Amino acid sequence: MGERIRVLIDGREFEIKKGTPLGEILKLAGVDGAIGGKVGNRILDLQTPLFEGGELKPIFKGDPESLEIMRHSLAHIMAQALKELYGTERVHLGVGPTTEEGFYYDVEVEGHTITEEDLPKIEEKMREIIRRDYPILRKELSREEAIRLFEDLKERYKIDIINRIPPDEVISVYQQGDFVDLCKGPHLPSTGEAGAFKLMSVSGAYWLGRSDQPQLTRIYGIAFWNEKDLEERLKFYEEAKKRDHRRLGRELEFFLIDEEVGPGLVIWLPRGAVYRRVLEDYWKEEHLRRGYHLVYTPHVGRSRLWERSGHLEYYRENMFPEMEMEGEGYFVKPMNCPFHIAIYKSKVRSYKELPLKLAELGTVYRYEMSGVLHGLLRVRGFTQDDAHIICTPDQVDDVIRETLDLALSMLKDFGFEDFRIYLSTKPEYATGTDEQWERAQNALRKAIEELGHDYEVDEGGGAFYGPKIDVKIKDALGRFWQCSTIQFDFNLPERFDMTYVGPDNRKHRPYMIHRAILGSIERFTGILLEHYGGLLPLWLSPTQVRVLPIADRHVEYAKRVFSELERAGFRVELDDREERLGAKIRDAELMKIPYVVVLGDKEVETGTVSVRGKREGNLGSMSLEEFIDMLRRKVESRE
RNA sequence: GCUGGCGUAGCUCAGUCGGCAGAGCGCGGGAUUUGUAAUCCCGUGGUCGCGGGUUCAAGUCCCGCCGCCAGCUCCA
Repeated sequence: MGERIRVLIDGREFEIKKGTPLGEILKLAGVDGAIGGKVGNRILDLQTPLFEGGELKPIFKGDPESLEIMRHSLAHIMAQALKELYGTERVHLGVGPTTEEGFYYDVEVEGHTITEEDLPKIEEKMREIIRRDYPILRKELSREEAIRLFEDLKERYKIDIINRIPPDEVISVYQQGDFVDLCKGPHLPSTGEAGAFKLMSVSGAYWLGRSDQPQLTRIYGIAFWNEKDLEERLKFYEEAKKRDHRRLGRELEFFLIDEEVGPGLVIWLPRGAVYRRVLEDYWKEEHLRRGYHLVYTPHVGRSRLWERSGHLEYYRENMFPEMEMEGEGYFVKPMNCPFHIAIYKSKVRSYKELPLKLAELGTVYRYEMSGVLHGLLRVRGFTQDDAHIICTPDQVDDVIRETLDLALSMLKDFGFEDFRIYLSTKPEYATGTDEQWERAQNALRKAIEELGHDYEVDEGGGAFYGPKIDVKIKDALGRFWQCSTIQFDFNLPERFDMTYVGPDNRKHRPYMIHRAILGSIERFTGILLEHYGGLLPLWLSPTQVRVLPIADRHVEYAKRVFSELERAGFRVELDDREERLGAKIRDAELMKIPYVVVLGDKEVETGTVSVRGKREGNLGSMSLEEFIDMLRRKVESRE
């Protein structure tokens, strides 16, 4: 009784009674209009009593943290709406947290499956509840009271939650009108304060995220303080939809996934194949420049190989099933490592030839559950831009620095500038010695730091066989995608008894690093297509220039321009159909061809070309040489 | 794999209450000789995802399967 705590607000210190609600504290401090406060990392609402001193940052409408409070209340408002629409007894609530842009609630409605058609009705009811402007009241209950309350309400999932709350934790409920929900907050002072929202989708979600538990219906919403922000978000979704690589892949004739061929299996169409060849040629050149050896390995390997590698023990559920031939089992490869190891082991290796860098665009097949397949981004057969680096312990630092540098420089060449780097360290169960882990983790950390990048550490997040660096890239819509991974492996060198002869003329165990830069050709292509909205940089574009004669009499000149461009090394097409110019231009635009040259009487007469860029619009007439120079510059700079 | 939704021409989609399968684009033929995002006319195109069932009659209703979509789960 009478215990006091010190609270710092806007640099001023207040001494107040322990357990005073945050709202009263702010009133005492003369802070007006706040809807909550932040203490440490916790966001609290006005009704929550404060038991610990420290800095208290008031949160006002419009602060980033304020959204969290509001979205949380909207989840309750949605739950209340569901109860009013479908009957309190029939609606059982799971959890209703906030998300990065809104909120969701997992619910079960007896005797009714909620579909997207129900959403407008639910939204309407939510607006009504907002208009009613119920005060949102916080109450603390004893465990027994809480269980009794939610038993009366037939909220079996809530009771499940209560039973999971640690004994020393306070159990609180929030009430608005006659709706009560178990919740630790924070919430708005009243429902009328809620902002603009929209219910987006309905899907299934397991209770507690466990597939042995019942599946509830998850209703997603997004919410912002005002209509403008909400509209912006909705526009983002439209933009993302327009950039969907599955749609672009079909429209631009890049790839095809055919039901009859098989789900998750990608067929590259001629235009996509041209792009892919350019990409792969670039990739190979970059690797050759850095001393990699390019290798090719088979698509299948004997069962005993996968036995030895440990894949059958640890990875089998992700592999296509075994096939048998002449009494011998084979598996389609889910990874390239064992083959690269076979190459390493094909002769006695001296320390003098290390680091040995073996690279391959290796196509692997993995069983992915049918529900997770998604265009090029999640497939069952894909080509990894894979490499294995085998080196001595004291080469580790250099090797990692060089590898990370290669990864970042290649990603930059594709137009990605913004990276997030993650370092994952030793997990609880791990193979390899402490010394190995130490050395490897240091090498990874040093490489990131020397290249001047920030990174996050995922403590204990490494695989059991070694620590790793993951690189995520940020696309044009601000989304992050994981591409590169640089991963130590202390397991396979042991399993395959890989050795090298050191200067001491004795055998030593090398370090092995597994790395991919783009991740996989398929996935990276999906990301690229979405990043550029299908309008790839000139150097990657399947067709770089399309030549458009206006009338028949210009075709001859057009053919000359066409072959000169081709001779200059560009990928060119000639559109000599009997079509109007407008139609030809439109078709080229739709195929997102970077440049068209229009050739009519004027151009034939003056020996010029009239250039129109997909990005730039009509650039007017220029000589063919000028045009070629321009193209060359852009290709070289990978613009 | 799980839950829900969807599946009609190469593509995008319409098809009411169970009653003769449609449009636009594309594709083929013809006319037109064209100046920076769609020229006109004619024609072609279907196992309505697949398999059962109900019915006088099924694109439409029911069941199973396949695929796709959203999410969950999974993701050495």
